[in-house]
Amino acid sequence: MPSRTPDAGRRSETSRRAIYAAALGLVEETGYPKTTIEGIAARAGVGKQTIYRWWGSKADVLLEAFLDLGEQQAAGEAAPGIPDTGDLAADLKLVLRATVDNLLDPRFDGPARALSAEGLVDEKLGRAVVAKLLEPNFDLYVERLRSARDAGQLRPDLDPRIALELFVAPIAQRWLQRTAELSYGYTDTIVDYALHGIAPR
Amino acid sequence: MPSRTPDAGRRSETSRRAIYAAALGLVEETGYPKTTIEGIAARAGVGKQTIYRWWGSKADVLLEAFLDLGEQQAAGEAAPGIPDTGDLAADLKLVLRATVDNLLDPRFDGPARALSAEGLVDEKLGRAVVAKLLEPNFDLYVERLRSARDAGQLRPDLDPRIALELFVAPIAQRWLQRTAELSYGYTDTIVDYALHGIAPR
Amino acid sequence: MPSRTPDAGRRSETSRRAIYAAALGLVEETGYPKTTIEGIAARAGVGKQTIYRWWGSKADVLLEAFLDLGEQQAAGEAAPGIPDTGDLAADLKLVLRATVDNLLDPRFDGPARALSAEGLVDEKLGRAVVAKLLEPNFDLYVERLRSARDAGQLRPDLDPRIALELFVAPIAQRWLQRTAELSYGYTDTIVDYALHGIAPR
Amino acid sequence: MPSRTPDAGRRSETSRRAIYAAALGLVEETGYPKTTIEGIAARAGVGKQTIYRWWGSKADVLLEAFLDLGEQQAAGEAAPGIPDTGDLAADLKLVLRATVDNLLDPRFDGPARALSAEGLVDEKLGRAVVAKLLEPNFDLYVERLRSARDAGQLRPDLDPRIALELFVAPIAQRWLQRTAELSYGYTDTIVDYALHGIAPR
DNA sequence: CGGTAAGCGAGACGGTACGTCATGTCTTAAC
DNA sequence: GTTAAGACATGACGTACCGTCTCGCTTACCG
Repeated sequence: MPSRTPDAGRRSETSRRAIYAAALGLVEETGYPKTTIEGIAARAGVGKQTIYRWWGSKADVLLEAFLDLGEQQAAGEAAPGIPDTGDLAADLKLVLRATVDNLLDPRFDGPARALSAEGLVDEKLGRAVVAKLLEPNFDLYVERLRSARDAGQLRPDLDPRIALELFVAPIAQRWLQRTAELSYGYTDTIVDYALHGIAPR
Repeated sequence: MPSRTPDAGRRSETSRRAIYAAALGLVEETGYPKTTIEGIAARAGVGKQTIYRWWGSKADVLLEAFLDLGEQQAAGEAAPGIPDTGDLAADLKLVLRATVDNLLDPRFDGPARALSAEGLVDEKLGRAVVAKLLEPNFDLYVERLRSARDAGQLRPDLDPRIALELFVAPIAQRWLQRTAELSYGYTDTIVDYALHGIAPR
Repeated sequence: MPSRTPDAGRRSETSRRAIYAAALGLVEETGYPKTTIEGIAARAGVGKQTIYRWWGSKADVLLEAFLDLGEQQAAGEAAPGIPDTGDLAADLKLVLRATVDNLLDPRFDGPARALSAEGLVDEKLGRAVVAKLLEPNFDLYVERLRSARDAGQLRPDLDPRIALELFVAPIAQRWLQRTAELSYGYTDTIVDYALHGIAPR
Repeated sequence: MPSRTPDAGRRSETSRRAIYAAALGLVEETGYPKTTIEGIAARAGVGKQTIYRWWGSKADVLLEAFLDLGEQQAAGEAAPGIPDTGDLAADLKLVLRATVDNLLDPRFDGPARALSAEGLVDEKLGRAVVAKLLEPNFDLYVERLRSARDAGQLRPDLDPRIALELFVAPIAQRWLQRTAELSYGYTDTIVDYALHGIAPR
């Protein structure tokens, strides 16, 4: 009975961390397409089999490495929610400006872009990326919008899950597809348009 | 400047068309990652060198093939603009419903998704994809929105280039990243929210 | 010195033998120029890299395969020296007749001719061919001639290394360059001329 | 009626000479294997088809070019025969020393070696090389040896066609196969051994 | 506490595709 | 009608990675 699942208890923590570091480093330095499993293994000082034993693909490795990186950074930070000062417009503008800063940081841009790209074409990976990277953020927006709606600051019949896309999708598109420049002025305008509509009042 | 440029006058039209057909066929049947230049050449009955002579990469081939396909289809069709019945909301809902239909057509989805994915990671290709696939469409929205604005149906200070993203980006995100289902109800809602804002009136 | 040398201990004996067989078979069936490394790999059921890992060129492979073939055949045979019955002329005639038989055997002719040809033009290979195919045979002649000289049957000042060429080179030339037919009568004549000179006695 | 043979009358003399020069130059500079028909055409400023129209292979071109070179040099030189001073040994030593000089001249060595190599493996070419390069020389030896025999300086029953190989083949082998160094002392010894035999007198 | 089975680094293996090069055929325009 | 030019289908080149495998080794765990 050839067991298909390796024994996670015996797994080498050192190797795992080295693989994460190697994967992130290579993607940042040489780009995702030129990053190879052989290259990761070599840089991590690890046998190829150790990677194949624990991950299914190059993208899997990178996704985990990237998530780990996120946890690492999030460790010593403030509460993860969207601030609620009562002024929805101001809160959204603040958060979106921070998002822009994040998106333009090459440490984030490289892996996130690569994972997104791979996810477009590989459905399974795409769903994982969405579930682990996007959904948690979306949930924060939903929560904040729902609270604003309940405070009477938004249409009472509003669907927050849809509404959040008005803020998030335009920015994501400019970032991912490079359709135009990202700037604070731009994100502020988006908040304004989305909140009050583009029709005359 | 001893350019390596081949003589386009001598180019074989037959081969070019065969390569387009092979590329589109293979992407549809086996997916983009499994589509190889060798495979395209073989199916097109063409030497590999003929591909390398005229294109720089697999993605380049597919982009041209896809554009050619678009022109082919557009040949016998109506005017390409967004309708202008005077009712902006209705016009937008109509167009966006048609867009959804288009996005869900596997003949379109396969290549367009693959090109988008590659473009995320390959900046040069990405810019080409945006310029040739997205911009022309964006221009139509700009035109329609500007006309509505001039007719007093939109804020007089509106920036149409930004405004169009409220309609287009959410749909693009749902399609590309599979963040949620695309439906007519959804696009109608987007038009509603974007036109009149999510705040109470 | 980070040599690229692979680990010979891990080498696959099976593959090596399959490659030898494929190389010899293809050369015999299709000729050396039409024999390709890809073809050898395919027939041997082996990856190309396995050939490139261990050999530097098609000719290298064939040389080793041919040497291996020689060892295989020599395994169950008599002593490899030139017979010494005391009658030098007879001994030489016998050996040279056997050599002619060997040269005309297509199993030998194909590879040996190909290696010789490649060796003419590729100096490194040429030296290897001479060292591994010719020199060992030459040494046998040197030994036999020296013994005859010490027995007073040859000039006391004779240089055996030069003398052997009188027997060997004419035959080699007829075989390799096809300058004329090889026959027992011919080799007998060569022995006669070389031993006693072409001048009247 | 597609004529198979091109009209030699219209042939471009300029191109032919340019091709000869290019072929010889490339073989000398880069070696025969790296010399390509495309390379010859490019250096000669000639279309590939012009080469394919008049020659059957790279080796054919080189053979003709090399023969042409020989004729060029032979134009302003002395009678081509082997001298006949009455002293056969001296005459042969002289000629063989000159032969050695010739063989070691890189202008000769390059093409001659390449043609010989190709001829070993390509029988048709080999026969042409022998007929055009070797036979004419052999004939000179036959003539000289026959004259010496008729003058009583050689065995009356001697076969000159065989005898000449005692002089020529050893030198050819040392040159082509690099089995040992060529020197005047060596050729003198060969003449001595061949004339008087290696047995004691 | 000594035996054994797992994970591990290493890397050879059969494959597939890469991008390049040369082959020999063909077409075009210029002379 | 030959020529220079060069596009074309073909096919081998040598390289890079893929994912699988086998080798000793070290390192727990268990009997």
